[in-house]
Amino acid sequence: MNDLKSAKFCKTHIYEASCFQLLDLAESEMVENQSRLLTYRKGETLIKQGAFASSIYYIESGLVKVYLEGGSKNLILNITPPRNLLGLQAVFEGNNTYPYSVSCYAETTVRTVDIAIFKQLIRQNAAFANRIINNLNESTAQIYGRFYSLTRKQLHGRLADILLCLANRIFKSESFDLPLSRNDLGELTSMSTESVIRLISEFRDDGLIEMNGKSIRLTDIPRLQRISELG
Amino acid sequence: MNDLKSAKFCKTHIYEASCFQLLDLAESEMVENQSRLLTYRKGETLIKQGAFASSIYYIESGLVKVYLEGGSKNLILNITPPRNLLGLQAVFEGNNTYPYSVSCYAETTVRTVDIAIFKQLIRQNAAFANRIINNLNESTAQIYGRFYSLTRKQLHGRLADILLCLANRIFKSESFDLPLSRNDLGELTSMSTESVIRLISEFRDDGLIEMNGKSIRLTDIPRLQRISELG
DNA sequence: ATTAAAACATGATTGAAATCATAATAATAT
DNA sequence: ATATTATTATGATTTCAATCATGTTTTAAT
Repeated sequence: MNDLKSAKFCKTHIYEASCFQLLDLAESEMVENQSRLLTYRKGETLIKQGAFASSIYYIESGLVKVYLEGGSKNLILNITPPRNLLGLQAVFEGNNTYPYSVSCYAETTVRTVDIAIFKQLIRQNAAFANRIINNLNESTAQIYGRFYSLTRKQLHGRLADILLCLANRIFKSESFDLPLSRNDLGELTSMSTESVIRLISEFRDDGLIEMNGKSIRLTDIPRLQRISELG
Repeated sequence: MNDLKSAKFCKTHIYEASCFQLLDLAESEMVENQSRLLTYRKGETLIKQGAFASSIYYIESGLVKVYLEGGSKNLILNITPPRNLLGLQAVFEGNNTYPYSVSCYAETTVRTVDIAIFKQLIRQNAAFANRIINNLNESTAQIYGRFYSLTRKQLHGRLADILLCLANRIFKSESFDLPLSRNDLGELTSMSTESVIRLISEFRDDGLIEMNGKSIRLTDIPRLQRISELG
């Protein structure tokens, strides 16, 4: 892992996940020494629910889904774009297993950090731990929103929610190329593929969105927001 | 707050929330000085979603529900028994509002701790922060389970889940006096009151539970677990 | 004790959305 | 270039569970 100590490494994203900026020199070096850069191909599994948690992941590029596995259908907890950490919820005394699975929608590069190191940093560096708490609470707040959307809204509201989420949180633009199939969108909104297709047509006919192929543009965000709020 | 410094206070529950044991003398005193003991009557609201977060709550006795408020219906995130902390998810840089509401099913006594003090402790005491991370991740894991139950299981599975949760997590006994109405159970399982009534009768007829008045006994836990797993 | 209001109960009806069935396109592999 | 598979599409049917309607019992209030 020589490249990690090179000048080049200093420019990589890992230091942009704000928590790493709070480490002193020795701590940074510890992280660097137990860090690996990995690339996963579309569809590959990064984290397997129930597996012993060995690493925290920092997404450098790509797009992943975090989901709960269960009997028949998965439940997607959220989609996570680059510059975010994965696996924090496994930082736990005792039972050190990942509480969810993570796989990627598109080729994804991550930097892994040894979870033992990570835990040590939390135990010895209060500022670092504080940042992790912030991070955890931010992602929890997001899950709450999704929990509400999926349990209390019906199809229209749920589709509006996911479209707004993709625009605001993931792609940070009202038009974007969707790397997701209708089937993926169905999984994401907890509805059948057929319902997604029907609703997207409806939204398009109503002038809420434009679509050609994989490219989407939200043309009436205020109305989408109203639909989201009405459920 | 003289009573807080008395010998009596030293025996109260606050030190039993393991994180407080990690404080040194000065820190403990800081907590004690900014702590209040409050009693809420059945149905009262302890924490209001969206309000500025002023305190962390430690439940000494009673039973509360933590829920998201929304347009029409609330979404219960979990029920929390005594010896747990409430409001941790509001420990956040910047936007310091509670992300959920909390009200109580029965008379509830809580000890409040000033949130500014709490944050300071997190920033200065890594062991304390570490414990908080544990606590957050534990409650997140629980929410995940509920999220899955409510979005992927149908009525039978959801009712089995909540009965098992009450027995295992809340009352720690297979028979207990339920302080919840059928309406409350409906809110908790995301189903209509009528469905709760119908299903409870069905479970009783099938020999899964016994009920007289408010007292419930789970008579066939293995089968309830199978129902929970099947959905 | 009597009334009012919750809570519990059961059957009938309705509704939202999944599933099923069947095609048409588009993408990928051979 | 052709076959195979995945994706998109649309209509018909079914299902689960909510809502509605109505009645009974229990609890709380005057």
